[in-house]
Amino acid sequence: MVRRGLDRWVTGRTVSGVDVLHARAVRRHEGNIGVDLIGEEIRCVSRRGKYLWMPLNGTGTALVAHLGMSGQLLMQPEDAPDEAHLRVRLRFADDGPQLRFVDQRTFGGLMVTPLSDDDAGGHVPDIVGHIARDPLDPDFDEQAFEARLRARDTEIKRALLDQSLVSGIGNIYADESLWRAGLHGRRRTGSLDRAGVLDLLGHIRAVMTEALAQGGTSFDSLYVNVNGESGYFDRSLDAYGQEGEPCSRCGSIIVRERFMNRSSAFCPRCQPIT
DNA sequence: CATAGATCCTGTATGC
DNA sequence: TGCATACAGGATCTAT
Repeated sequence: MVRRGLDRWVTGRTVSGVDVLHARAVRRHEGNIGVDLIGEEIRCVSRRGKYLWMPLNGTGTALVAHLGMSGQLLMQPEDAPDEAHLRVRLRFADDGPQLRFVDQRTFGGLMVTPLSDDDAGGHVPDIVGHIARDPLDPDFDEQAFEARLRARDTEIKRALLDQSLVSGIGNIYADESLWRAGLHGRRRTGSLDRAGVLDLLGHIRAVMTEALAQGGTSFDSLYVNVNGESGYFDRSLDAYGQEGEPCSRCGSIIVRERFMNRSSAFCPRCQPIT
């Protein structure tokens, strides 16, 4: 949705100025990002996982944006006041609306990197090459996912959060999907059979689809709060953030534990560890 | 190479 | 009231 909204606004426009208001908002970038952007025309807008990128006409490079958890790309008129956490501003030669990268926590950032061929014959930025497709992507390879997941020797939740295996699943979606599947996040990947993985994948897709349908992160919504909360999370959470509450399936009290430096919520009865 | 754990960052919530 | 601390999390970085 962010991608589509942006596509409509920036494709075909030529960058004429770049203001970097926060140095850390430009990542993995040598030199001045403005040098790489000014004078270049944006050809389109693409996406994979939480990365968005805009190929620059004829350069073999792209402007890449990672939104982190609080990042936003906004189109704003020239005279709109700076946002509190405005990090980078792109001006265009037509003096039309500016593209603004706004990010409270600066977990996200912008960069310009070369484009390389990917497995499907498309072009992706070098730093996006290792990011797997998300389960709703038409090119998502279900068989490969199932095989790679089961081949790993680690915990299921850790695998779900690994972007090189599958993208689009954050801590919240992971907890919700695992609850629905009746799997504990610390279950070993190797203990799942093929059907178990496909069942889990079905729940992941359902959670993502429902979240999207209820708003997700829309280009038009000015603000998604720092917990990533939107209407979806207020109504439909069964595990995440529900510690101390009864499980909506069996009534047992939802438990929370630390995992990978973040919290994991699960039902001790519905999601046995073995 | 694969896996595990630490780390980045700042607004908000909680405790004393 | 005010200060200190904990917490939130996507992805990378470092260590094993």
